[in-house]
Amino acid sequence: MPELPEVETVRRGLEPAMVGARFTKVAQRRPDLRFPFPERFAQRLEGQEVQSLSRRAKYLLADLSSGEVLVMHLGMSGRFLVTQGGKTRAPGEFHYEHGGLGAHDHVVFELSNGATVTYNDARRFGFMDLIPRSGIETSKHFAGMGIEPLGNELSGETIARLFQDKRTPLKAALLDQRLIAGLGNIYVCEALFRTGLHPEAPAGSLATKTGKPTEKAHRLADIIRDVLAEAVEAGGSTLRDHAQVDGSLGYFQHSFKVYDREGEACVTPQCTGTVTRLVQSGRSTFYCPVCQKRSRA
DNA sequence: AAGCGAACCTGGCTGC
DNA sequence: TGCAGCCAGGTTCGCT
Repeated sequence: MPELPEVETVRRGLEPAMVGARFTKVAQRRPDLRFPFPERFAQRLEGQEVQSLSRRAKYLLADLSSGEVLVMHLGMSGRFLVTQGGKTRAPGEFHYEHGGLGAHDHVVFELSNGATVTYNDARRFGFMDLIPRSGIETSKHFAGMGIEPLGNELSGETIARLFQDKRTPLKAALLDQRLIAGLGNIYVCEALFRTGLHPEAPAGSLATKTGKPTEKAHRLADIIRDVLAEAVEAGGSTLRDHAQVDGSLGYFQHSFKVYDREGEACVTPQCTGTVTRLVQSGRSTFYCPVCQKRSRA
């Protein structure tokens, strides 16, 4: 599920259930996800109050009264579900074969306000970690992380500086979390389409020889912000599962102009192009070869 | 050094 | 109906 808008949607859903509440019981149901859980994971959480829940790029960070931060990443298939009391969960969500817990419900947090937060992750590319608040910035997850695309740093100037002299394709540069952190396959495709930029154009083509941003660099910065903000507003995109913590669906997928639309007519008025799929560093790119010309950078 | 493919793991869909 | 093959929203590793 999760690029930045989906993670932000999850954060907003978890916030009322978790912030101000204490973990009364934590069930860790397997030793690892993508990585092993930290030592004594459940014990270090139990009794702690969640003081705030924030997001950095695609990471969720729960600040604990112990001074540690619970760091969570959803990988490809991670999702959270919030339930109150012993109520039945949303129909169609997760699979419940044994005692109300699904095969991929890996962590169950019970909170002092009566909420239960369940982490489910079929592919187990997600992970959780516990890090002292003071060491967050230098931790392995956040050291070297790129700028926050919804923050103030994203601008044509910043893009020009980050991409200058890079011959790697624009698509790859935008997916590189060390440059801009939070974009994923969907929103990169959508932003490149809206800007009219070819995904294989060299990233460095957004900067002039003197390192100044091109017109398209400015537009790309604005459009990245717009696309992400619109997607957050829509509750994210739901492709093969639910996006929100109450089981309801995000709906930004209805606003996709190119993603997963191979073979469809380009939505640009008067454009005769067909949405085309190509593979870049092992991942699908969708674009309109008519609207997105290399020469337009 | 950058850039690419493979790997991690499971499930869902397509096509034979 | 069954099964093989391909694909998936992310990240990391290791080989050119």
